[in-house]
Amino acid sequence: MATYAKGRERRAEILRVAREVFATRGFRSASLAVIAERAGLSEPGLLHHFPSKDHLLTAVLEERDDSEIERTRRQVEEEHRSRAEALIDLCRRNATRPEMVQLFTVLAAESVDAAHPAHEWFVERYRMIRALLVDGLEQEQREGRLAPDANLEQLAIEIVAMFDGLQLQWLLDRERVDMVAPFERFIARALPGPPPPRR
Amino acid sequence: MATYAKGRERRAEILRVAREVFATRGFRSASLAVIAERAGLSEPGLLHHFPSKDHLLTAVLEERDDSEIERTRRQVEEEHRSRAEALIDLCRRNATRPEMVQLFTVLAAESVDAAHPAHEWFVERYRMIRALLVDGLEQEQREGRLAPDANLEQLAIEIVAMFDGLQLQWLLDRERVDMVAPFERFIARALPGPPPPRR
DNA sequence: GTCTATACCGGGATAGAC
DNA sequence: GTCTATCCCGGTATAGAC
Repeated sequence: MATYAKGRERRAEILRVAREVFATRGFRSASLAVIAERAGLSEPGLLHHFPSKDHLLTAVLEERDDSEIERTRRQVEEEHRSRAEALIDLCRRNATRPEMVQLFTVLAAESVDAAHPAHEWFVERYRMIRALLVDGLEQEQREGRLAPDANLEQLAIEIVAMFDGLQLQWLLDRERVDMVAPFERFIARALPGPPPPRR
Repeated sequence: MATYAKGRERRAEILRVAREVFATRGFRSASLAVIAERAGLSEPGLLHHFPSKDHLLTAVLEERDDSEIERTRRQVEEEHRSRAEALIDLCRRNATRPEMVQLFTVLAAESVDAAHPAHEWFVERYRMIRALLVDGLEQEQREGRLAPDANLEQLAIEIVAMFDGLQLQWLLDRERVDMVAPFERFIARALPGPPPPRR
């Protein structure tokens, strides 16, 4: 029992460190030696918990905050916040977690290579996010806040693009680039606010 | 003379291959062995032309198409095309050169790490591009096509973000994601067209 | 200008003791 | 569950011959 609890803590600690290291170095040039050392155990010790580097990557990706997506969904469906506000809120939250933003920015770009172990994962993740957005936008359309002939698929692509693109510039130059204000402006232009014009 | 010409061709060929390999693997996990082999010479042969991997990266970055930026500038200043059209043209051209897009997308994200050999280069490159855009937008403002109180710095950040973000999604999923049409729509909303409303 | 040979490091992963 | 020891690969870079 005590051993099991200890194992779980270890695992969690390894994942925490792996996130850090993958975020700074990307997956391929990250090393198990560094992760093991920072997690306070040996390399074979690490590989006892995650049998290979690929397994470790998978665990990091799987574990990681699709709780954020869930949170956003909840804000809209249960707390009745507008979709625009929920998106801006997500952006604002990301501005407080540069490490997580970096993890996904770096891994997503690295995974553009079809041979990357997370390639399929990212392709699917983006499809999923765009599909979620399209669903939300359809709802906006039904409620009269978007033109009936708006190209929702294209709009979803744009929203995701703005989100990612701002994150990259922000990561590279946090002193000069704010991502929240530009994203707010973009959303204000792309998604009309909560009062439905009705007619 | 013949030797010199041969040397230049070699160099060019090495750079061409290095671009390819850096684009797929990023800088850090790219290997000189692969580059040398594809360029048809040995590893020390390669290092005769570029004394280290870092030198090779520098050469790839320096050589690379800021001729594109120059081209865009020329379109606006000499061929009198609108800034909106010139940006869209650049996007359209990139859609025909996925490898070059991938090179910059992958390296830019990898260089977010302050310890990356190209970190400063990318930070400066983005500052330069935003400054160029702000200059152009000021001109648009003076010509009455942008509101006098528009936040040009923010708008420049947004344009760059959309550009990069679309490229990432497009690289990951070219079959489903078109980057030109969304960029056109975005620019149409962000930058009013050539006819200056005058009043 | 290009090669072979080599030095040397660091990578991921496994065997097997404790 | 964690370790030491070890394997074997591949990395960058250099020395020195041709």
